[in-house]
Amino acid sequence: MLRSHTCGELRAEHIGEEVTLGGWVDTHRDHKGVLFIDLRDRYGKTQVVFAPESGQETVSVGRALRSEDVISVTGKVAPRPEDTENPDLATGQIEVRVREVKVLNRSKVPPMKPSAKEQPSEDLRLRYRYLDLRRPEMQKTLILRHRIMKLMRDYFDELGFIDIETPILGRSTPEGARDYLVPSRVQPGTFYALPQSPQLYKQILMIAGYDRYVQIARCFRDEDLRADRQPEFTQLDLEMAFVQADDIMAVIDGLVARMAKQLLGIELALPLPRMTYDEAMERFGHDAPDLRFGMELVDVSDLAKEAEFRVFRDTAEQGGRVRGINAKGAAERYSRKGIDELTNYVTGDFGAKGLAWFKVGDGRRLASPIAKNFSDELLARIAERMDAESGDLLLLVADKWEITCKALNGLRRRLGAELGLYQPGQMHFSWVVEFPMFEYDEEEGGWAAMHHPFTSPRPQDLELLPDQPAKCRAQAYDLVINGFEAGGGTIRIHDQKLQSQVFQLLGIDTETAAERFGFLLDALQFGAPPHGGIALGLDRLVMLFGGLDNIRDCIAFPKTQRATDLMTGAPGEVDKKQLRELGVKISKE
RNA sequence: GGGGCCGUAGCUCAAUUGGUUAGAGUACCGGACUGUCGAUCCGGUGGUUGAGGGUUCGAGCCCCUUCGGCCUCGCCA
Repeated sequence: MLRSHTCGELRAEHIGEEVTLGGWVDTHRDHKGVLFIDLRDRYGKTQVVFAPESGQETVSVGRALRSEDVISVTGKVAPRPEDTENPDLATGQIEVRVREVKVLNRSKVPPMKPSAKEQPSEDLRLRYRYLDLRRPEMQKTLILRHRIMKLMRDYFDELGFIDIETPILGRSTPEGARDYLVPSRVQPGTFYALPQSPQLYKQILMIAGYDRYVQIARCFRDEDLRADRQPEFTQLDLEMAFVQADDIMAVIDGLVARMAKQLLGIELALPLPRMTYDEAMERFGHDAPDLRFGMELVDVSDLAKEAEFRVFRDTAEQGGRVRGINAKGAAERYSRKGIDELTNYVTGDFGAKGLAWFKVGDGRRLASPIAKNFSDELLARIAERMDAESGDLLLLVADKWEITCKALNGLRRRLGAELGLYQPGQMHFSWVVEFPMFEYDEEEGGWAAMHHPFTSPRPQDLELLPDQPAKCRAQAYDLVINGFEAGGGTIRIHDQKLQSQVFQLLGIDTETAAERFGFLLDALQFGAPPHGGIALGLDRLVMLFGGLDNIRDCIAFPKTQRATDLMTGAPGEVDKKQLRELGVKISKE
């Protein structure tokens, strides 16, 4: 070992010992006669002191040290002189009096300093990721990530789960996200697909009798990125046989409770609250509602029918909805200009036709440019329905149901943040259950699986399947944390006939089904037990438990929004020879 | 594919309505200093204002194109 201790562990009890530390030069404070250097590693910082007794040569070496040089120092641990202890430093009681210094490696002048107060721009951080990762915040997050993974592995091991790896090179399956493809050299003209999830493999494992499977699995989806979405991400993936939806949720309840307790010191009441999909959409306009605050959607469609205001009346009469939210006490907060911005937001981002608003005055009087189109009596009933009080701001959207959901969910989230309706460290965990089996795909003109095509309908909805697929509910459950979908799972179809029936409904003909996942259909005929599972987004969990607002900060080497790696330059061009071997030609367009 | 914000010294930022030689802090270089801890004090170097084009007597600022980063809609079983 080139060191005897780390830079975070020396205390008063070590006084008198001769130690050797290795680390990076964090700061240097040169007082001519005496020179201080804070030596840093991932465990902490220790002040090392160069003084005349260190020897002239040693001092001159020390004097030339600069930020991020890598050195080792050997010397005695000494108490700091009275009144020079540093209470902000874990090692602040002591210092190391340098006897010998070795410069192990010089650093160029770094474009960013790990201990700097201001965080550098993100592109710089990504380009020099090795410097960025030296920052304590990043270390804290990666350590949290490690702790979460360790906790998960321990938890599932205790429950008898077996960790089994599944292939990264698989085959492309229809539906779902766009695949990342890998050309085969041995089989020219064919491609592997990187897994969007280990879905099929884990079902096969159930059929194979490994009734409790778990894996921390890398997944790939070639879709556009977001603050909470990377093309390459990690899932805690699990599957169980001989279970029902409640059993899966109970297992995850236990995991989440342990995480909340050990990582946040929060005692969660179990089971976690559940809400149906229909209820979530009606009350919040979204299938992953942020339940840290209220401000629920209120339906006034019936009242709108009585209004002279054409936008409201026509929408309501033509089967649309008029719904709104009450931003309590926010009337003062939003000027006409501020409301214009909110209007642009709902029209621009969600395609709403407009945003109606009322400011609530004394005596529940509703004031708005459109107020004259309503009778006083009707305004009073709207105020009553929306629980309006003086100082409130009522925001309403009249549109197709889907638009009112999207627009009001967007508004609700935005206002929740802007009005500070939740505390920074506040956490809310819940389940959303009973998702629809299918949703209608306008583009393709057919039914699409809402979750995935292996999802089992609820037993009581089986008879709806052929004729009323829209009403058919799935045995599906999503874990929702602070308005994020933290994970989702389903009970699977374990009957080949039912699976074929669902494929048919989805417009996957027998031939395609046989070609793409015939192996699953085959396997289902060799003794498939009832089974189901779930996958949690690990990166998102780290983000949520770490109180971070983007997923890149939870990943050591993330991609930019354009799916590039600024450090390595990936993706990059390859040699013509490589392409030839793969039988791949780049088209000029 | 659409909408929005941003790009000025190594870094973080400023620069009046389009107007003189583009500034500050920090880093870096040099000097002073024996108890600092974001050390301090003095001095200095450092700029194709992302790139290209245009408008103008004059562009960091206005227009167009382009590159890059971020947010977002679509997309994400």
